[in-house]
Formats: sequence, C-alpha cells, structure tokens
Amino acid sequence: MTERPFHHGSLRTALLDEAILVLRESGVQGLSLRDLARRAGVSHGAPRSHFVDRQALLDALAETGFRRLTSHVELALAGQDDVRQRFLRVARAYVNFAIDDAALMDLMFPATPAPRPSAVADAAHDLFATLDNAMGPRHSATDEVARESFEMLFAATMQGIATLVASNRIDRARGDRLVDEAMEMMLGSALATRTVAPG
Amino acid sequence: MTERPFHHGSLRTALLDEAILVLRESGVQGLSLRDLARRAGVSHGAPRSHFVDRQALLDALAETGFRRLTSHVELALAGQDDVRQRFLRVARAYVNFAIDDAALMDLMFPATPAPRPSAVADAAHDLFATLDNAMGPRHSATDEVARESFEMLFAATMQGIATLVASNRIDRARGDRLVDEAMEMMLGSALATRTVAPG
DNA sequence: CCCCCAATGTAGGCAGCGCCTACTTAGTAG
DNA sequence: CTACTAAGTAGGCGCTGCCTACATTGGGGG
Repeated sequence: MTERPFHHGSLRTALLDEAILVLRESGVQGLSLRDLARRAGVSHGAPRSHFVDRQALLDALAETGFRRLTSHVELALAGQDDVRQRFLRVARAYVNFAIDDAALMDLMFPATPAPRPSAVADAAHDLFATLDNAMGPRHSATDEVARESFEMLFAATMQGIATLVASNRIDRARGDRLVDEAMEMMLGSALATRTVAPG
Repeated sequence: MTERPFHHGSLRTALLDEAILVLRESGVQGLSLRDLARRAGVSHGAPRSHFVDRQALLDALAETGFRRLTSHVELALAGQDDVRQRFLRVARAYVNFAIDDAALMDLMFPATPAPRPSAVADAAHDLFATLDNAMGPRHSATDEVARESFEMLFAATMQGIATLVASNRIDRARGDRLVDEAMEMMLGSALATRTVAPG
C-alpha cells in the first residue's frame, strides 16, 4: 500500500528542482523532459501536464532564476552600512549566482531571444527594479539617464566577469578580485557621483 | 555530366560557413549535423569525415569565432591616433561582434565548460594576446597584475553589454552609448592610469 | 603507367528525444 | 452519487546523433 501514488502531488516543482541540478551538471543540452520524468518516477508524457513543451520548462526555469537572483540581491542589500559596502555585497552575490548557475543565466539572458511569457518578463523586471531601488532615492530627472546607464553597466560588468569565470577563462579567486576592482572603478567614476553618491 | 561530383571539394568549410548562418538564425539548438549535410547537398554521414561528432563541429566554430574576433580587433587597432580612440574602436568592434554572433560567443565562452581541443585554446589565447598587445609596451613588473585586471575587466564589460543587447534587455543604440560610457569610465580610472596611460 | 590505398561520401540501423493523440485514473464540485 | 476536469499512462511519428559496412575517388609509390 506504500506504492507510489498515481498522482505525484508536486510534479511541477519536482521537475524544476531536478532541472536546476541537471542544468548545473550537464548544461541546457543535457536537459531532457523524458529524463526529468524518469528521475521523478513518472511516465514520459507526464511533464506535458505542467509544461506545454520544452521551451515552457526553460521559460519557467528562467523565471525562477530571476526570482532567486532577486532574493539574493535583496539579501545582500540588507544592512545599514554605506552604499559602497552594500553595492560590493550585491556585486559579489550577483557574480556568485551567475557562476554557480551559469547555464541558468543563459536561459535568463538568451543569445537567441524569442518572445517570452509575461511571467518571465515580470520576473526580469523585478530584478532590475530591485537593482534600481538599491541605488537609493532619485535626485533629479536629468540624472535618470545616467542612473540607468550605471545600473546597466553594473549588471553588464558582473555578468561579464561571471562569464569569464564560468567558462574557465579566469579562476574564481581572480574573479573575486576582479569584482572588487570593478566596483572600485565604477563607484569612483564621475557617472557614479552623479547617481549613487551625488555631491 | 555536370552532375554534382562525388567529392564535395570543400565540405568542411561549407559546413562551417553554413553553420554560422544557422547559428545566427536559430541558435545552437537549431544546429544539426544532418541539416547541415542536407544544405550542403551531401548524405547525412558525410560530415563525420570532417567532424568526429557534433561537439567537434561546435569546437571548430568556436575556433573560427576566436580567429574572426581577433582579426576584427586587429583591424580596430590599426591607425596612429591616441590610445583612447583605439580602445574605443576595439570596444565597439568587440561588442558588435558579440551581438551579431551572440550564439557563437556562447560556444566560445560556454557556461558548462569541458576540455577543449588545443586549437580552440590556442585561438582563444591569440585573442587575449592581441588585446594585451593593444595596451602597448609594459611599464613595470608590479603593474602586470593591474594590467591583466584591466584587460579582463575590459573583456568582461564588453561581453556583458553585448549579452544585455543580444538578449533584448537593452536596444542596440543604448548599447552603443553604454560602450562609450564604459570606456570613459575605465580609461578615466586609476587602474587605467597605472597600466594604459601611466604618469 | 597502373594499381593500391587512404580519404571522402553513401546507406542503413539503433536508441533517445520532442511532440502528438487516445486512453485511464483520481480528486472534486454539484 | 455522479459528472467533470486535472493529472498521468501508453504508444506512435519524425527527427537527431552516433555507429557500422560499403562505394567512390584521386593521388602517390611500385
């Protein structure tokens, strides 16, 4: 009577959780719906009840990726110390996430973009809104452009460092130092003084 | 008698050229050895004479990618104007390449790295050696670390900007401005003065 | 000059995959 | 209790990568 029940109960979550592990292990190429079904102990058609096709699974993974990254950033933002320390923590959190889940980042920022479900777009928006809030209150409308530039440059630099580390071009310790240097450079720049630390 | 000859003559090159187009059109997921064979007008087993498996094709693509990017950078370096202008041109060339061939960049900097043929590693090394030379003669042994940091930060930032543009997070024009701002920031930093423009 | 051989391409089979359809089971709402 | 729906099963289709056996070709050594 302790047989596996007909209904899994939380197959969708189980598939996503397992997919994250496979993604870390074998990349997106190694991700197969049938394999995930086997690992979950269900038939090969079962995932279709939760994901209309493979791309739907990848989109769901991207969404959870954005949400996890957002919560990491929020955690890094907690605390009352100065803006430099906070940004440094955010940068480290961002890069560490992007390194540990590099294949997931490729799903979040795909090289060949296609129209995405609004849930993914919303999750992505939330991440950048969080980064935006992290910079504190706005000071003037004219600095809005500079502020956005700074945010994009911040995200781009962290993403780029993570890419170099993930692809084994530089090792992790070197990447850590690079993050520190990048933050020093960015926070010391004129662009930053007009946005993050005015006056 | 004007039949297609039994031997293609330059199948390997034809496959690689066609693969670049498919890569731009459909990404790495859409790249199939059998499809490439069909496009080249040969049987589905023919590519095996030139690429032992699919990964070998991807590796060859990565190698040609590094070589093409290197030549773009070299072209951007031509000219006698000051180091700022040269670096700005290199940055634009790098970002434009990474945007136009974003899927190829993923093959060059894979999220799930595996041991790669020495030909790929050599081509990658050549690219970074070219970037290294672009910074002009070295000034002191103690600045060697700062110099490498600057190079890595340069590559990372450009790669990150390209990723944001390629994945449609920011548009191309915004990316162009971001490149300018990034270069202004990097060349104005203390790290740069210790390496690129000392004194 | 010719013949043999290595390189190149052909043909077919195998297992795994994504996607589709028809069917079954389980939980729930009326 | 019964109907309806969500969730899972089972099987088929065409595609893929990879493997093996075989055919064709062109070039280099006897």
